[in-house]
Amino acid sequence: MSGDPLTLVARPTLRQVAMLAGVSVATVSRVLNGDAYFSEVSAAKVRTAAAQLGFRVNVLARELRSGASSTTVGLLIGDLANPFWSGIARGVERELTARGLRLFTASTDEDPGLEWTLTQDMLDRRVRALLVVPSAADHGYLDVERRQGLPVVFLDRPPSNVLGDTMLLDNAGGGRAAGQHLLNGGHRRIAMLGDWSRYYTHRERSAGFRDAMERAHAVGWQPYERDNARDAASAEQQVRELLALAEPPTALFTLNNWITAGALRALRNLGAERTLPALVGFDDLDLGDLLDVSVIHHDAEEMGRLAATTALARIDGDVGPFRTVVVPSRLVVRGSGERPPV
Amino acid sequence: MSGDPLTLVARPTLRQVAMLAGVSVATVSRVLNGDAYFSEVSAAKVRTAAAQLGFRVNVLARELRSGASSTTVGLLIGDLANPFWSGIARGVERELTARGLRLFTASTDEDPGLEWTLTQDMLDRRVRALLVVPSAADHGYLDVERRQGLPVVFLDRPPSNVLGDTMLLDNAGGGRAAGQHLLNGGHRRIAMLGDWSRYYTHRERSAGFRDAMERAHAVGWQPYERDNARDAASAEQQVRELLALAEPPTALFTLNNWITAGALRALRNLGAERTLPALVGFDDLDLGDLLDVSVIHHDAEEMGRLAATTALARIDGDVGPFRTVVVPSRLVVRGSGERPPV
DNA sequence: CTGAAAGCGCTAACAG
DNA sequence: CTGTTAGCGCTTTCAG
Repeated sequence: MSGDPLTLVARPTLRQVAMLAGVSVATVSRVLNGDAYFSEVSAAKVRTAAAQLGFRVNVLARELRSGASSTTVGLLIGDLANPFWSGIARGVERELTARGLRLFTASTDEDPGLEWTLTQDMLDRRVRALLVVPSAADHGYLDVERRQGLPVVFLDRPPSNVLGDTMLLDNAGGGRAAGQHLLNGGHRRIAMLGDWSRYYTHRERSAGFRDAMERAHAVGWQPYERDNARDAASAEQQVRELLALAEPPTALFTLNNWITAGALRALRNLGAERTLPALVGFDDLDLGDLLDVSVIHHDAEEMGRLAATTALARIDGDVGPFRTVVVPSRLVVRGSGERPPV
Repeated sequence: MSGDPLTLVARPTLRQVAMLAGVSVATVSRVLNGDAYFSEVSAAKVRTAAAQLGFRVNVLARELRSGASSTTVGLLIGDLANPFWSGIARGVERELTARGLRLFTASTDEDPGLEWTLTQDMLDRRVRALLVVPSAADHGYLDVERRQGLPVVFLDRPPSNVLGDTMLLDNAGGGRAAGQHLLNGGHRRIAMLGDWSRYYTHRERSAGFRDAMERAHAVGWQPYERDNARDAASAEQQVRELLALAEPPTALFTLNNWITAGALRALRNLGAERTLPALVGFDDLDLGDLLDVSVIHHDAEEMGRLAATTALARIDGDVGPFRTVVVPSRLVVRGSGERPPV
């Protein structure tokens, strides 16, 4: 065990290793990087000296010299603590680590101003690629960077005012599947709860749902649309209000995981008193199986992996047209979505 | 909207800005950093030129020149996709961003070898501080770095063979609280499920639990100890076996969130057939309130914040003795832990 | 195979 | 107030 926090010692440099080994810095560099020719004799001397001094290269210096950019990648997501986004981060990380690239993660809180600031900071650090879940209204400023060779990949939502590689979920397909499933179950008074005025994903999901209704010539669901569920608490309140109607909906489609959570909270208090409405939620929940909640499931980590793969391809020189990859979503039946209408 | 992915243009440098503005690089640097004296005349010229070229400093070059280390911090956790660890990451990030420091995140998968590799990589990148959830058996190698001025903070578990700032949960206290609560509920045949052979946290939690039993002179719980629940599936299996005993336990204490999840899965299938055993789990669950599960709750994000704060204090020159901070844990009553013995 | 030397882009004395 | 000049630590020609 060791004690005192402080006995500052300067970090050894290549030059010091060279002196101790009695060779030039060039030789040290060659031996340590193993890329050029060198004799085993000097190699031994260098390795001994390096070990003795506890030498570690300074990657900053290396990357500066090598011109170009670094071996880091920046990821901007809404909030690292949200499982959807941390799933993305994990997927990205998996691909990157395998390639020796390191990941900067930053949460934007969905704030365009913060997103811009953080982006600039990453650019100043010369990230080798940038992965962004866009919140800003305009991403034109990234165009300059791309023109300078920076691969940019957008996740979860398409960017505004720019074209670029984009990884999306199958939002519309999921919404359609949810709508069809509830219709098949015999429901007509189906309430859809979301915040689709703001988000691309919600707009797509609700469009898919509406499409399912229209294809089936379903009527009766329109009065139950609610588009102001901005968090779990407000979603809970909205569901309460819906169920208090003279003719309440017999089914609910909630557009994301926190809205689903709010709806579940509203329903649990009704329990034995009355028949529960059916419920299908977009996004899976952490212990969804234990909650018997039917959902439109998708794989955030896979989306992260795809984004990273795409960025790597661009780094490797892929100059093909921009890709838009859609990650599939699918209905997972667990009970809540299969309750019959009253 | 813009199209073609590629029209490579080199990034402008300070020198180019200087030439365009008709001043020296020193002046450009001074203006852009706003730290030294300069005239408004040259400032205007510089700013115009910089804007025109779309100049952005190269932080790598800046930090190399300024000697010392960078403005990045490294965080090593088990798995970014696990809510406990991503919570820590989020807390760390919150403190750091406020100070203009950027965060490298990396998942070790609890693999000591990978932890070592990733650590070395971060050191080579000259992180300004290192935050680690240790998995390795020996962290002596970090001592060298600390001697060179690197603040290192350990989270969740104490390191081996070194002393250092350490942020821990109140594991023993939580285990004790869980034990007492179940005893107070009248239980005697209490099963404890964990993996405490491997992990510090589990050892502490079980020690706290045992302490509660001993203080109360409780007997009858010992036969129900199980220490091999390495994941949700094996925990589920263990609970099944326990409940199949001639004299099954009337209560369960599960030592972490996945073990709790496994236990819940085992219990749900018993439902109406028989009386359910009481259950208290260490770690909160994402929608714990909806699952009616009583838990020992704690705040991972707070632990991350504390770790970051400590690292920042060290960066700012705090040379006081190493700190060990214990983040409180508390019992949250939600129903599962209050079921009476059969 | 090896050394000398020229920078990567920037900051920080040091003279004006 | 401003320009000149040394490097930060490393890689990479270019000659030996």
